[in-house]
Amino acid sequence: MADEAGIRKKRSRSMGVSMADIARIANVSKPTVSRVLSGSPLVTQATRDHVLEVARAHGYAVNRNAQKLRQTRTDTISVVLDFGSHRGGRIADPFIFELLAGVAEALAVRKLDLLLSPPAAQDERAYQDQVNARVVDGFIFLGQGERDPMLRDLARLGVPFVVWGAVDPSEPYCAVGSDNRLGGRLAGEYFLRSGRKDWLFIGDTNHAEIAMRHDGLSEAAHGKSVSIRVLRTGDMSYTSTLNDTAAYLAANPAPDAVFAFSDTAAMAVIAAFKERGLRAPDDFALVGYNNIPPAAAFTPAITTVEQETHIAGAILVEKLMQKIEGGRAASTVLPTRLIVRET
Amino acid sequence: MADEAGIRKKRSRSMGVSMADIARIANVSKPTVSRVLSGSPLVTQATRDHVLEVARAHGYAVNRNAQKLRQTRTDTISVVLDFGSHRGGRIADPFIFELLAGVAEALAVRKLDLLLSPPAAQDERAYQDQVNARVVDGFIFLGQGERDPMLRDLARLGVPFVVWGAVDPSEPYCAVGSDNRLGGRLAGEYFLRSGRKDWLFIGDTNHAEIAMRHDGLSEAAHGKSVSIRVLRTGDMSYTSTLNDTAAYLAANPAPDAVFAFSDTAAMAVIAAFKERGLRAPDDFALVGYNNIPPAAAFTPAITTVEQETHIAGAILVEKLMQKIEGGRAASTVLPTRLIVRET
DNA sequence: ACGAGTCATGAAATGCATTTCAAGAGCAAG
DNA sequence: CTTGCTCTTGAAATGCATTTCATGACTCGT
Repeated sequence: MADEAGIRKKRSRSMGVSMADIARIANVSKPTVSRVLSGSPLVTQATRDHVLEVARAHGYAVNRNAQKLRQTRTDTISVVLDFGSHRGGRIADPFIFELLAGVAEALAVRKLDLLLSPPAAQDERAYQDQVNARVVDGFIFLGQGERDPMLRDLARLGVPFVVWGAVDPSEPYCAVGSDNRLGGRLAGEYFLRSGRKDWLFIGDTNHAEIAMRHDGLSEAAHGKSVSIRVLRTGDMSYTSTLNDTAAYLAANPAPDAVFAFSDTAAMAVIAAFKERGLRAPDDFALVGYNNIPPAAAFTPAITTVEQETHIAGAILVEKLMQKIEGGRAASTVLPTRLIVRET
Repeated sequence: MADEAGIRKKRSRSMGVSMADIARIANVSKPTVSRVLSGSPLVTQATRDHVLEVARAHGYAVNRNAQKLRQTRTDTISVVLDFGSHRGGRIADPFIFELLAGVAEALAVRKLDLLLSPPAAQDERAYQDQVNARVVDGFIFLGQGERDPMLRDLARLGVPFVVWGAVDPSEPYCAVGSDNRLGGRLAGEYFLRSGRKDWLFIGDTNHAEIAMRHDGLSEAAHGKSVSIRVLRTGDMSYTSTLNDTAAYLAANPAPDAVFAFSDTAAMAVIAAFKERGLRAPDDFALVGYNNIPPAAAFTPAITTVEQETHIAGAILVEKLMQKIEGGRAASTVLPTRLIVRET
């Protein structure tokens, strides 16, 4: 009773139990409580048990903000992912999701928190501020998108980050990704093998990754009598790709080969061509990207370029930690291969 | 020169610029800097400009940990999502991704940070600790999975949270979701209309949502001479569903109607049946769930139950904020309808 | 039994920003 | 020329945990 009243009075407005409270109740000092809770070996087993008991009984948990304020690390990583914002225009691609899952897993293993953030406008200062403000220790960008120049500036500011995307050795930052140029070349060679001459590249070449795939495709076409057209879609969503492709087919002659920026996009392509009575592989060859599970089950089964994403998360996190600890981290190109199926 | 040396000395080991530093350099007091940076109207325009100038010049950003320590709010929400952990067994379903995107967007609008967390073992205390430790203000669970009893306990502890999943008015917590029972019934009625008698329900009925769909399906079958079998898949991934369904078909007679727990699963079902030479809708009817974009483009186009996810994020966030502010929040059932396509 | 060395523990300083509360400046009304 | 009021600003207290540094207790070798 008196006890309860005392506590209520003590808590007054803040209503929180602090380390000082636990220390007082357990008849020890704050440092001792701190040591117990951080697993320091400098306390007697008896003291440890007693303090833990009291802490548990009062539902006490160390205030992480005070903790982070004192220590300098935040143990939090920001994962920057652009969902897009308009209905249907969202990037709900299983591929990116899997990438995110891999990163989440790798961070969890290291007991790091994952702050999922929309991209902060094209402003490197905004990211630097996040580090200065001790919100996060560093960033993982999933897809460099069109922010390549910004990333260069960000690297110059010394902000720790890594990127999933196009690997360009001339860039001053660490990137991990598949060999996009090779991916493009493999698609092109596949088209050549099946005698296609009129290729359509679907994807936004403002994105570094996509641009490299286009380069690879062109490389394969070099010296052959092949034409390459480009359809730049509005955004990376299934719906936009479907609409844009349908509109394109309504206004232009149909190509006999299509290289799409993702398997999801490839599905949209199949749907758009189907509307006009065109089917793969009879009327056109089609190569997607990423090798998401349903691509194999689709009718027709989609030929695609595989990226080794299952290890990407762990690699990204490892490199980022190197950066955060002040080291250097080299970019890495992951294995890339063509998986030939029906299209 | 002397200036630089001074700064370097001042920074000593911590290497950070603090509000005190800015105050000193700008010749004002800490409170004034604080007021400027928080947009308080109690400062002269001249002072404001000057302080902002100094802060910008020194790349200063308010230490968020100190800030959160002082204020009581964290302005951070934890989104709990189970990715699964084994390769291929990850939940990379576009549907959940879209749900996540919606939540992320809604949180961004309110300037709240999103902490993406794997589920903390079946332990309500772990979540309560997160709130006590001022890590987050509350939780959004994406899918209640099998943790229903835990959620009940968590609600009892007074921890603010909302759930995407099955809505059960008898539960003591706030849930938002589609009308799963109705979804199940609609599928059943669709099967009846097309004269199917031997139904297979695919999904893990330990999950509250899935269980309700099964109930709805049974409801439709009530009084009719129809049999319902259940295939419980290992996890919710495409790959597992494919394998489990294939194994099931190898050991059991094929049903003439299948109700799958997701469109992604439905795709796996189509693939598994195809291996045995069976096709929808000739050999069996098939209803999926979620109406993800590619479901319409699939061959055959998948009949499915639509959930109104595009508003789910905003609703979840709004209800959670009500809870955090100490109010009550009623569960909500979102519109649900059957979209009949080829299967 | 004494100086040396361990070991457990506590007092006080520290990290950084916000929030009363009070005081000084400036101005209008009487 | 006061009195009283509004505005702007600063000093000090506060929120909470970690980290030296110091102290007291106790063990060990001789």
